[in-house]
Amino acid sequence: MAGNGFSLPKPRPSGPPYFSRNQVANALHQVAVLLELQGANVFRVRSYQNASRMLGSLTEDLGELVATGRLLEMKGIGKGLGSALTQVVGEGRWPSDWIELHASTPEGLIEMLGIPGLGPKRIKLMHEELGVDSVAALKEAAEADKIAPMKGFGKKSQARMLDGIDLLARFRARRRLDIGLMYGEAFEARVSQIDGVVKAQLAGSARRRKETIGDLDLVVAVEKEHHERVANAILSLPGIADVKGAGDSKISLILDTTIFEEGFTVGHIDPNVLDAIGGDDYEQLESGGTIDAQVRLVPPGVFPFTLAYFTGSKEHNIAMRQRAIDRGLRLNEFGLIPEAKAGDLKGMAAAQYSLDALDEAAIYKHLELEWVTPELREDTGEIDAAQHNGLPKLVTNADMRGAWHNHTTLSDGEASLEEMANTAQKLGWSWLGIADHSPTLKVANGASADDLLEQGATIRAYNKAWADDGVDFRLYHGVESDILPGGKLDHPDDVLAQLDYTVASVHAISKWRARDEIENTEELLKCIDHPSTTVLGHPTGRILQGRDGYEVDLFAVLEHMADHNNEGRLKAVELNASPYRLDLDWRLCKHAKGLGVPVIINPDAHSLRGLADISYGVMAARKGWLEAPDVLNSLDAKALSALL
DNA sequence: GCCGTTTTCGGCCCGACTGTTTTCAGTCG
Repeated sequence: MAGNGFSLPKPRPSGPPYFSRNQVANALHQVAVLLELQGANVFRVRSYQNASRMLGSLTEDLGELVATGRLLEMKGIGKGLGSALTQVVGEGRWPSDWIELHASTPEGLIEMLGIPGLGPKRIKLMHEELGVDSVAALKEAAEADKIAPMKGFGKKSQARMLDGIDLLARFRARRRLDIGLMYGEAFEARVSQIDGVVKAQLAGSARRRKETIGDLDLVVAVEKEHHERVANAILSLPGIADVKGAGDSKISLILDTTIFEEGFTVGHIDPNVLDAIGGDDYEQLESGGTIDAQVRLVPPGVFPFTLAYFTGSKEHNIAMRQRAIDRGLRLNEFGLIPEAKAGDLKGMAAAQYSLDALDEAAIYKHLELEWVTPELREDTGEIDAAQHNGLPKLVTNADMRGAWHNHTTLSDGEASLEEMANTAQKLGWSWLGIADHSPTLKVANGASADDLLEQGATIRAYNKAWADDGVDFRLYHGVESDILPGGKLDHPDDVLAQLDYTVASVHAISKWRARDEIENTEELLKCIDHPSTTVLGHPTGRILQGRDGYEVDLFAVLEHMADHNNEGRLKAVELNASPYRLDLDWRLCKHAKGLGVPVIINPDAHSLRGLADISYGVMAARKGWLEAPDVLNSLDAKALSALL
C-alpha cells in the first residue's frame, strides 16, 4: 500500500516519527529480499520478513512504540532490529548497511525474482558469472545459450527461464477474488464429476477469500486404486492451457477461460475503474487470462489434513504446527502424528500413526481449539480466540437488508431508480440507498443539484406509495459527493441538508496520490467534520491490480470518526464491495470495529447485476472479523432511520 | 537476526517436484 518503488523513502520533515508504520514495514521487506539476493543466511532473512509482517499488522502507533521503548519488547524485534528501527523512526536515518544493500543491488535482479522457477540463489549466480542484471539481459543470455553450460543449470532450466519470461510479460499479476472464485468453482465442479473422485474442494487463498488470488489449490480425495485414472482424467479436462508438472500426488496446471462452459464475460466497469486497470485493452486481457492451479490427490482419510494444510495461510499453519509441537505432535498435510510413534518415518509413512480426523473441526479439537472458519486463518489472533471461545459470529449474506452507495441513470449507472428498487426487493432487502455522483465528477456524469433534488422528490413519492400499500421497503436518498480541496463537499450545505445521507469519496486520485500521507489525512479529517458527511466512501481509492490507493493514515481517520460517533454523530466507513476495490481493506475492519466505528458494506452498484457484488464485501467483512451488529446493513429501516 | 520452564548456543515448519545430479540444491507453497 505504501511506497510503490523498490527504494527507501525520504523522511517526512515534521518528524519524529520520521516514517510511517507502512513505510518501515515495507523497508524491512525490501531488505529481506535484498539480503536473499546477496545470499545471506536464510534465517536472518526470515527475521527481517517476520519483523516486516509484525509491523504491518500492528494497530498501535509506531512513533509511540519507539518513544516509550516498548518496540524492543515486541516478539521478533531483538537487539539489532530494535536499535536500527529506533534510529529510523526517531532520527529519520536508515541504517547505512540497508542503504548499501539498495545501492549494490541492480533493480533488474528484483524484477528477475518474478520469473517462475527462478529464485535468489540462481539469480545471484548468473549475475556473478555472466553479469546478467535484468530480465532483458537474461533473455539475451538464454537465447545465446550461455545459461545451460553453467554448473547446476542445463538445457531444460534455460528453456524454462525463457518460458517464464514470456509468461511474466503476458501475465504477471495475481487475479482478483471474483475471477479466482469463478475459475476455482468451475474447476472444482469439473473435477468433482470425475468418476472415482470422492470429494474435491477448493483450498488456498480462494477459500480464505483473500482480495486477490495467486493460484488455485484443489484438494481431491481419491481411493488409492483410482489414483492414476483420476489423475489422467484431470489432465484431459477442458480448460487446461499447460501442464507445469505432474508427480505422484501433485499436479501443477495452468487453466484458461475454455474451462467455462458458458463463456467468460466481465460485468459493467465504471470508467474511473476501467481507466485504472488499463482502459480498453482490459477486457481483451481478462478474457485471454490464465490462472495457475495446484491439484493434490490424497486418500479420503487424509483429506481433512490436506485441506487444512493447503487452505493456509502459511502463517496460520506455522502457528498451528508450533501448537502441535508443544503437545508432542507433528502436524503436516498427511496427519497429526505423535512424535513418539512417528520416529524417523517421514510423510505418508508416518501418517499411519496419525490421530483420526473426519473433518477439519476434529483437527482443531485435537489441538484444543474451536474450528476456525477459513477466512480468519491469517494468524491475526484467531488461534488465541479459538482457544478461549472468543471467535466472532461472522456476518453473512443473510444479514444484509440493504446498502447505501448505488448509482442510477441519473449519473453513470445503467439502471433506473425503479429497476434498482425492484431488484433490491427481489434480493430480499428491506431498503436501498441511492447515491449518484456529484457535479465535479464529469466523467461519471455527475448530477446537478436540481436533478438531485428532483430525484429526491421521486423517491419520497415511491416511499409514500409503498407505505400506503403496506410494502416493507423504502428508498433512502443520498449522494456520492466528491471530496474537494480543503475537505469540502460538492454541493451547497442547504442541498446536502435535504438528503438522508452523504457518501464522501475521493475521485481526483492522481492529485491525492501526489501528496503525502499527512496532507491527505488532514483533508479527510476536515471532510469528516462536515455535518453532512455520513459515510467515508472507498477510503483509499485503491483499484486491485490497477493502482495503489493514496497515502493516508487510516488509523488516525478511524479514530477521528470514532470521536464523532462517541458524541452521537453517525460517521460510518464504507467497505466498498466492488471486487475491483474491497476498500476498506479487511485488515483494518477489526480496527474500525474495536473503535466502534460502524461499517457499511456498499456494492457501489452501477447496474442491477452490480447489487450482487455485495457478497464480495461480505467476504471481506468476514475476513475482517465483523459481526452483524458491526455493519449498518444488518439494521432494519426503522433502526437505520433512527440513527440518521 | 531472534529466541530461550532442556537459555547465551544452536536451533529456526515441512514436504513435493524438478533438473541436475548419482545424493542433492533450488524453488515453491
